[in-house]
Amino acid sequence: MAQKKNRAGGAAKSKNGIRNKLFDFKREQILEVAERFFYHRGYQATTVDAIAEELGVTKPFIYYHFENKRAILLHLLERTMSRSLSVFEGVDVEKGPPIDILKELVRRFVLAVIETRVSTAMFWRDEKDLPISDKENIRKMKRDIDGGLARIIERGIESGCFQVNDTKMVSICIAGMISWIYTWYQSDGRCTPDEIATRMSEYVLNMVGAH
Amino acid sequence: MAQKKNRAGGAAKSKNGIRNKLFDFKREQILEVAERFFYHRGYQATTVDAIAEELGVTKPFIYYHFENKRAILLHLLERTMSRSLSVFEGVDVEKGPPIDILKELVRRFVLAVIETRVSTAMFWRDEKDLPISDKENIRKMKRDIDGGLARIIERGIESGCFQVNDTKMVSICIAGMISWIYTWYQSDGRCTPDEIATRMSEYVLNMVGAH
DNA sequence: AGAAAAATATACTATATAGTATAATTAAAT
DNA sequence: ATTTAATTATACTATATAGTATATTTTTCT
Repeated sequence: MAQKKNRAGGAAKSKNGIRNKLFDFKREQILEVAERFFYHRGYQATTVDAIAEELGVTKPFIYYHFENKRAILLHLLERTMSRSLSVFEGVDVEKGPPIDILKELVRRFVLAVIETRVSTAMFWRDEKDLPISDKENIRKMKRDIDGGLARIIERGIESGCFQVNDTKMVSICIAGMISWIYTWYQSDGRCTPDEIATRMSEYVLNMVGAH
Repeated sequence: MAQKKNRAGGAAKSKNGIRNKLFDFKREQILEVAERFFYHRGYQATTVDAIAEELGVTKPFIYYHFENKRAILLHLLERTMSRSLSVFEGVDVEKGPPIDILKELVRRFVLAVIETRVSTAMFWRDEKDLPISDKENIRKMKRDIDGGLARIIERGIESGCFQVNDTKMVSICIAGMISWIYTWYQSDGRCTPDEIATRMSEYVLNMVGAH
């Protein structure tokens, strides 16, 4: 009946606190190295052996902590997903002055993209290596963001403070311009994340003809 | 002395017109299939055997026409590169009314991205599989485009018809929003390339505070 | 301390696939 | 027609690497 020989599947359960914390810690270490390697070399080009070597362990160590290579990628991307989804947390696009809401959404979105840029890059590059369900999940999230932007822009138009054609397209443009950050942002660059967020908010308000 | 056994390197030379045309035609056929496959499955995941099978030939047929797998990718991307560089052809950013020039540049850039979206997607995904020199080439092209946009926007600010902070960042944002098209454009979508170009021109002019 | 369980390593398998040596075929040239 | 060169296929090599069976070490529990 093919007993499981590793703990890869099981996340830390209630008892054995120290053990499980150690286990989780090791998983984190693996994820940290994997993220670096996947980002710089790409998923396919990163061998499990290379990750193990960087950690000073051997391959079965990895397979004891993760079911397989793909599971590592999945964990990384799921983390990002939930972070990005948090952009709308506590913001109600149906209420409040459209200008302020849009400004706040852009701001949060920019900061989220910068925070998760490594995973974002991995997603757009290594999407093909994901199971369909996960691809769908992530794409749905993108649509949610586009939709949220579109809704607030519509409200702005109705209330007369925005003036722009084709809310759907303008939303996609805004989302694109922000997502694009992952291709050029560098932590040692000219601007801080906060400055970038501020600038982009201005640009977006210009774009929708805010006044 | 390891004689070359295939014609992979040599493009069609002067004489033997029919032969060379046939040779080039077959190369085109290979490129066409490779582009489809690289785009849908990714470069790494596409096997040379699969390309051969789709064409109803065998692997050595491919290797007779191309040095190796990477050379196929290179050919596809080089084509795109030169197409994208043509965006600035016949447009002098130093002369003429900034509004018209910017509108025209955005328009051309949008159409170029749509035309070359397949290769563009491949580039951002399979960049890692390119030799450094080619990566540099393509990135230089991107910088040229950003630079051209920045220049015309600066002129617009000087002459008082644009009003916006940080020309460099606004240029990158514009380029990003346009480049992003490759992630969502579908030939059977709601808008024609021309409509998209028109809309985006408006958005960009709004963004830089044109009046 | 000694037994049992958990964690890690050694050494292997299995497979996929880029690339090639060589043979067979087709077309061109004399 | 026969020879030569160009083209394509058959059948192979070489290698990389995901994943695993098994042994060894370390930790935990009594």
